[in-house]
Amino acid sequence: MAEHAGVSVATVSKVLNDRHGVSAATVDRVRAVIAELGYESSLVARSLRNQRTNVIGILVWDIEPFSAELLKGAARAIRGTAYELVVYAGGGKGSGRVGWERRYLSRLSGTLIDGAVLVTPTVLDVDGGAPVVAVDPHSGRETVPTVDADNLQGGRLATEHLIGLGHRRIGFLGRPPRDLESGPLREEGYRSALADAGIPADPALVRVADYDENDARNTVRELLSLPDRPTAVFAANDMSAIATMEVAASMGLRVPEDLSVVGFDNVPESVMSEPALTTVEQPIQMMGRLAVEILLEMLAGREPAQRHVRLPTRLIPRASSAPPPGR
Amino acid sequence: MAEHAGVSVATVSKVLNDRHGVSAATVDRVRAVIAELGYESSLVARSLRNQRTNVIGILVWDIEPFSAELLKGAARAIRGTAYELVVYAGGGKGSGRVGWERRYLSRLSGTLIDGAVLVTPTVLDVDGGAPVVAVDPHSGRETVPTVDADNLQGGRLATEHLIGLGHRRIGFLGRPPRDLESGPLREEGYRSALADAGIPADPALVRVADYDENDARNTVRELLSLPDRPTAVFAANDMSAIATMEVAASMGLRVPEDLSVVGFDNVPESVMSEPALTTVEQPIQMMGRLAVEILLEMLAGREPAQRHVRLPTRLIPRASSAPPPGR
DNA sequence: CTGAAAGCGCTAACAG
DNA sequence: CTGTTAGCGCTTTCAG
Repeated sequence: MAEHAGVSVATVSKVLNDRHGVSAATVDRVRAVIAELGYESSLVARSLRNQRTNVIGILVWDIEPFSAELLKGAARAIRGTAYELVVYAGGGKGSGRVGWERRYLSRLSGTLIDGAVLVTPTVLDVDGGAPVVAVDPHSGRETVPTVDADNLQGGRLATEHLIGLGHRRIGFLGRPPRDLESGPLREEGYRSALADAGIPADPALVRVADYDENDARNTVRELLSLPDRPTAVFAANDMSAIATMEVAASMGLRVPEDLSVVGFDNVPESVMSEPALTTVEQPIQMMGRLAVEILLEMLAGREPAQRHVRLPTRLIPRASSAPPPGR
Repeated sequence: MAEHAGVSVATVSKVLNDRHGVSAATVDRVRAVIAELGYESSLVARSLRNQRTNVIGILVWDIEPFSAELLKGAARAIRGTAYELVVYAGGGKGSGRVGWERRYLSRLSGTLIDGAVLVTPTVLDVDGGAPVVAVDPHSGRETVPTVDADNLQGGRLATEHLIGLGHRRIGFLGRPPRDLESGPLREEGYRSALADAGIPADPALVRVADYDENDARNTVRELLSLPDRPTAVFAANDMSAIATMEVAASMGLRVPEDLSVVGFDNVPESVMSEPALTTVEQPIQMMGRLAVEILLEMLAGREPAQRHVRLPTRLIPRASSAPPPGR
């Protein structure tokens, strides 16, 4: 910012921050120059000096469909507030992935951001001064406020839907338990719904595949090749769900006449590739929105109403589920 | 960063930046402390001191479906590079909307980011030192490299599709011309396709509505209430398209038996609300990806292969378009 | 009412 | 090999 207005930096700073003690004439002159040059003070330098920046950080490992969806909700929550949004996607340039949230936070907090939303963090023992909210944390809830989807209820929802249609042999496709907390919870929902309906769980119908297209397809093929194959499948993540639809088609099984399928979306885009798929949907945007709202509460020095929000999922019935053959 | 390791800040800095002139023992000790604390140097302080930050900024007015989609493409382009991504959504806290890109740039460039992608900027006379690429600029291309969708070709595509099905009375729903450059271009595509097919353009069939749900619906109702009403409508933005589907249904018109509809998506989500809609689709992710790739070229000191990229749109045929009644 | 000077966390140049 | 020092752009005392 050159001294186009013929005053000192200090004076400009005062004008920018609406400090009193500057003559009206000077204010006008400086304002004019500012407007003309489209100038704004460097966020970086300012935040190095000041405590507050009025900027909220959303820290993500990467921007993919899930986090992008979440960002929309976060942006909505911030509209009408005095805060600005900075999304930081480090993409793991530094060391490995584990503990990324702590490194990113260390990189941004104290300066640049007043608080942060951590999206799908691996660990939660963050302590750095700034307020933090975690969305969909891998490991359980700790002291940090969290927002997540009710995966247990979601698993139950999918399974009850199929049971309600008359299915009794219902397959389950999950992920290896190490991955996230959400996988086992969906399976537990499946099991508890079966139990409630008095249907014994058949271990042969419960399968696990890695997050890999081929692996998912092979697993589905095995499941559907069983002598007493299931009449319905609850595919508890989008990759499994898509694989199920494809493999069923390739095996000449009609959906839903021969096989009903219910998916569980991590990603809203799944609808585009499989518009017919009945799915359990997570309120991803709402998760982002709530996370920011909680963070704003904390920044305002208030205790948030809830420290751990668990949002219900919703079942969207589409063409891929119907009563079993012979009903 | 406390001096847990019992050395000076300078030494830590050297270790962090892999500078030579530090004993192996010291390096190890410092590294251990860094790893333990999950420390990373403050992006802010570092970027204030250094010229390069290895961070690319994506400057958006707000995060909504269009920009969120674009971010996915940008994130993909950045994977595997040494750059990190910062998305800045100012949301217009400062002054009004016009010229926001210049203010944001002034706020971030020079410090924090090495270069920026401006998403849907209003003006382009940005000059600030850092390299900049504009995506979908409102006003025409200037010196700044740009990436946009070929709205002219898209408008033609939609219209040719309907003509090919046998329609001759094709309505057009657009926006007031002031808004963006893209609106008039879609209309021009519509007109030129009609002209090429030797169909005279009927001014009564060309309507304009603001970006407002009610206004859009009223306009559609007028159009469909015409004595000699169109057998097809090209709704050149998502709001018009959705309004057309709804109003047609409310008027007892079956789509596509009585009326064919083709939309033009600004937003991939439209599919979810109207899965049956035939649409012209913009390659939004690709736009984000290319913008970042061009920026990376510039940052590497190379002249990008193309300074103005215009990507073709694609027609996705769905159930809402069919030959006109009586064919 | 205005300007000069210190210091935010960091890195580069230099001295020890 | 290590520590000390200056200064990045800004805001905030504190003198003029």
